[in-house]
Amino acid sequence: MLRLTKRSEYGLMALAFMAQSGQAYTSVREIVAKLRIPRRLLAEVLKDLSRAEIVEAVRGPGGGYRLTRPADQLSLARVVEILEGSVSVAKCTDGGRCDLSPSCTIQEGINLVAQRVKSVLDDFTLAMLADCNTHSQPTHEVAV
Amino acid sequence: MLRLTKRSEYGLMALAFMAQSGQAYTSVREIVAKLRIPRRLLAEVLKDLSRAEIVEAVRGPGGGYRLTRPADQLSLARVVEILEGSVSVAKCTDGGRCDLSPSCTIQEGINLVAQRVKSVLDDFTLAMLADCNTHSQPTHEVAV
DNA sequence: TTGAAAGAGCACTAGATTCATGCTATATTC
DNA sequence: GAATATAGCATGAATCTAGTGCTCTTTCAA
Repeated sequence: MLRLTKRSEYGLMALAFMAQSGQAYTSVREIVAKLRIPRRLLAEVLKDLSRAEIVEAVRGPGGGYRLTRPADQLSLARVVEILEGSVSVAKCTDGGRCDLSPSCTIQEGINLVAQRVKSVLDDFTLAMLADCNTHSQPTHEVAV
Repeated sequence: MLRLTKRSEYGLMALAFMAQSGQAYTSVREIVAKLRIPRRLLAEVLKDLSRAEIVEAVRGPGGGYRLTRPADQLSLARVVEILEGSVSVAKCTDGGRCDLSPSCTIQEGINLVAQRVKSVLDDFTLAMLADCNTHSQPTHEVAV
């Protein structure tokens, strides 16, 4: 499967939303209203991103989150790393030896695969993720 | 995480083993003895690979499994597809719409990522996986 | 024809992970 | 001090994954 968790999905959706919105600060409430995702879970995710300084938070009325860096300087790999611990195709590619180490005949190969997968995510920026979508189904009203 | 399941790991290990062994048929018993992985689970996996005609099975004494094609003509993508259903980074990249479809702002982008990840696995053959390892820690005795 | 080797099929248990949610506390603005 | 918003904490439900036991069928060989 090689599947991303909801945490990553929601996180990326929210980040892309912020990148597109152009607002100074975007609140959880707004994001939830637009994207239709579970509120508490998103809050959890944004808190983690905030700790990792991917976004910064401001409390109080008019507050919310905003990106600390331009969207083209944030890779998906970084986000996934924060929200899921790491990008690893197998246990052993994560630094942690798997239990099979001695008898594992494919470690080297799997590590290579892992590297390549990782570099796909390293090369993919939030800006790309956000733009990609803007083209086909714009979030804002289209200027006519 | 983007992690492979044990099914895939075991399957790939077994396939690599067969590719390297040079034997006509390799039995589950042999593989289990060498690779130290759960017997029943491996049997399950090989059965699935057999159904998908990645390997062919022969019963009875001296029987076992063998690859139906040269190792350089089998991609990891194919194996993972068989053992895990598909290679998909998110539900929606799998043909199946995710529940968020209408409000999802990153579908296009995620699909692109998924394609790239997929192509990493498409381009990686069993032969590469097996060879990679042979170089560093040979399974057979090394000729001195 | 009988016994041993080897895959085929089937169902279930336990554990880990993921998803989701409620409630309270703290900070900030007006 | 009232309203808005994030921060923090714990827990329950559901899903997925890993692992295992037992019986049946096929095939070869003695």
